[in-house]
Amino acid sequence: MEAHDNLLLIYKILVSEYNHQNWWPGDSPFEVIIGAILTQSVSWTNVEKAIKNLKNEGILEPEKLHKKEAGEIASHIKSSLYYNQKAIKIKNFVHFFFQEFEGNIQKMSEENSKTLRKKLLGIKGLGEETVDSILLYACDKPVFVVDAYTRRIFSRYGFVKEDSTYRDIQTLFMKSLPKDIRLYNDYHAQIVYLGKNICKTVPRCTFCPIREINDNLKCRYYAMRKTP
DNA sequence: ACCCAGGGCGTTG
DNA sequence: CAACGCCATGGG
Repeated sequence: MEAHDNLLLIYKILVSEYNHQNWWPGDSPFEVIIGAILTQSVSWTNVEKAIKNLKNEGILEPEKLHKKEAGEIASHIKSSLYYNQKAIKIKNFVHFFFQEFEGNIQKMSEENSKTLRKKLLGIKGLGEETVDSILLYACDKPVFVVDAYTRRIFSRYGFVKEDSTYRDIQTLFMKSLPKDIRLYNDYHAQIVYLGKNICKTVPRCTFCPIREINDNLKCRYYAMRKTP
């Protein structure tokens, strides 16, 4: 009911606490895409090493990766966990990238957001979160990214159920927030920061241990609190 | 010596 | 469609 106001309020509090995260800077949109694939279920520090290796090899470019065997790519991204699978995923994406858009990010970004999402989801190895990350952070599409932290944190506040689908959660955020790429971009960054650095240390906390959020919301959502 | 990271797929029941 | 196994490094 009040998600409409509160989701924006929470964001404002997060910004005032932590400032903007300037997320996923990456030297290029293509690098952002590779990062999005590599970061599946692994910490970003592991990914950074893999990206650095690819750069040092001089193969963090569409054409280069297109030519390399998956096996060789894998040997440079070992730190990213599941490296054999991820090498294949990268190959799958790059193949699609040339097939569909001649390896041109600009061309890909001109595609209609909805159809592009559908196409990207057709690539084996790219699921909803990875695809939406690509859409938002590499193609500047106004798409809200949902991840495990989003579900965990906001189900504890009672905004969503723990077993809500990805789309349910995404729709709630996108209906409640102004359609603003910068906002979507930074909100997801704030959530990840929060999840990694704060909620992680209190794994089963019901409320996020930021006082101001609790002060503003606790009274309203206390009744909906789930007892662990 | 554990445990779990910013997932996704294939296989069951 | 849920639940679960699989993938297989590095930091705490």
